[in-house]
Amino acid sequence: MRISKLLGERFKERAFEIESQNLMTRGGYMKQVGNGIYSLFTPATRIQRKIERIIREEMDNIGGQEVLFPVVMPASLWEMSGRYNSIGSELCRFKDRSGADMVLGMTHEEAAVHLAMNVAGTYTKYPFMIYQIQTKFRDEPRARGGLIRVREFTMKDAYSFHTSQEDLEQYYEQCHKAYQRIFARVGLPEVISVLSDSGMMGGKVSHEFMLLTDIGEDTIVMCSDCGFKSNIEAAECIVENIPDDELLPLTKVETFEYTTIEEISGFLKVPMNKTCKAVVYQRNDDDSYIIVFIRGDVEINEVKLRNHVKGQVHPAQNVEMAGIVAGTIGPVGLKANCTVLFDRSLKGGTNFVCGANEEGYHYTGFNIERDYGTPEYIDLGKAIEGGICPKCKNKSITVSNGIEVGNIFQLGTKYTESMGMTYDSPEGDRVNPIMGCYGIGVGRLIASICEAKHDEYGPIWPITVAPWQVHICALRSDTEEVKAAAEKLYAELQNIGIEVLLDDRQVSAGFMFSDADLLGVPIRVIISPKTLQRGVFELTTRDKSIKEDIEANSAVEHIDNLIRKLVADINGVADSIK
RNA sequence: CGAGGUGUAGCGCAGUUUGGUAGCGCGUUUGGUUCGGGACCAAAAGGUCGCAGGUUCAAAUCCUGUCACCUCGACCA
Repeated sequence: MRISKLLGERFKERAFEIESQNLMTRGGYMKQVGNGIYSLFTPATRIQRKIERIIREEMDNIGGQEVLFPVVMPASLWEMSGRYNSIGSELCRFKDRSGADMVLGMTHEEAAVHLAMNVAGTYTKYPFMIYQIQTKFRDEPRARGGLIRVREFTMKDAYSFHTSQEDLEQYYEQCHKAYQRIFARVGLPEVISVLSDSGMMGGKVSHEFMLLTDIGEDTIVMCSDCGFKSNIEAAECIVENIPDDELLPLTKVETFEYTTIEEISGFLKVPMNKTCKAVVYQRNDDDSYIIVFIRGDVEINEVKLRNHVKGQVHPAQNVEMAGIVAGTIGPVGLKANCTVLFDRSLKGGTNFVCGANEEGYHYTGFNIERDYGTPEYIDLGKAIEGGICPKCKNKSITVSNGIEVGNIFQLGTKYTESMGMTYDSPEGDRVNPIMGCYGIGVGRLIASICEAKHDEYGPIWPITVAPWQVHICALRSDTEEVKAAAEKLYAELQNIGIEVLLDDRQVSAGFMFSDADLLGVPIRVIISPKTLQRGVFELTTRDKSIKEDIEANSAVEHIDNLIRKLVADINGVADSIK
């Protein structure tokens, strides 16, 4: 490819907060079409194609069969699984010309079961895995961050079908390893897998693959002692309460206009972990109220709350209507008609400060068993920094941010049962197959690589995914010698299958180098009147680890060897995965 | 869905308060000089001012409606 013909404008100005979005916009990789909807230019599609190729190889390697599901599906298919009604407005619904309800695919469990159900009716077909790489549309309420969180995106999704839980678990492990290999091969061996909540997908065991970075929208809990890792949504919250020797009497104190835990804690000079706060939610279906009492320094994990009350909830709007005094809610003397839950973070604690259900007053010396009774303690909190690890029980929990680039689920029979998919077992019974499903966000992975591998000038694409392998900068290509040498090298490299980008424009050196930095090609060859005088080309790598002169007449061989070495370095990491 | 903001040339913006010839920078085109980290000189092209309606002799500017995008929140495999 010649840059003089390459579409996509590169420019200097910073445009966004998130660096991958910034660099990929500045580098002419993509162009926004609408909110959370992008077109990709050639540099991006070339990266995407390479990532897809790696994914295909690894999926095929664990027995996958590539298929293709439709983007548009009739609503009736989604009614079979019950998700047409259970999923909110992120599922894009519309009518076709005959008035039939249709949906845009946001995930393809229904399509996978539909595809397999009439062609896998006997146990001899099992196990099998089908996968596709295709466009998904999720009408996210708020897209942001360039390709990290979009509404339309390319995803690899795979679905496996099994005749026993043991077989699913064994395949799940294989897929886990294939995922690690994929991330290593695209240059992100640092991606980790964490336990996750399975949410709307159903099923029990699931993992998410996370790239740890401050801009990540997911929160990850890790144990620095035993290696326990989990999405905070799925992590048990265990905190320590050291009881005081003496139980203080329950005493009402005036707290004036102070209502938040920070204010009360500061005013009464009590640490946050000696306070009991109330958080009010409402159920989405009937607007009934739920009050959760939780230790002041612990946040509510809404995923756990939803799971506990078996329904959608949202933070309460008009608390006064329920007979609650906002800001001074406490368990003692609470006269509200609503569900009251106690988080486990309060268990074993003594002498808490809590609201007195009266404007301007709180209690000190609140002891739950003595002053309220013994509630059922439920785990509804978010794990906190320094909390207790659910696995090794040490106080070594750390909290970080991460981008979810992939996930794997043990689905069970949720879809095969609801959609009536069965196979004949050796005993002649009709049985629902057990499913697993496995996703990777391809576009998000591109942005994640950029996020993890860049400097102040642009992306540093790993050679396995780089849009081109070699970038030739022909400085002063108005001189015949430079032009001839650059064209010769360009042709010779392409003749042996190397992907080359040739900057054949007559622009200043600085302009060329800046564009080259933004395009992030791993190997750069500079040809100029100066280098030609010495019979050499200058070779540098985008990561700045190599800067050397190479003999012009052996340049092709030299470059070919370097590419092989760079590829081998990355694949070596993937091959070392056990 | 809630709060705030912005729509004017390919990109970034001024002009709107107080209605009266459509502006600036970058980029683009042409010619020339330069040229190893975003060069310089000269000339030129390029806009139904988001859209619809209204007020007015006259609307980018005032009024009404509407759409899109951005930020924060809610939400989210």
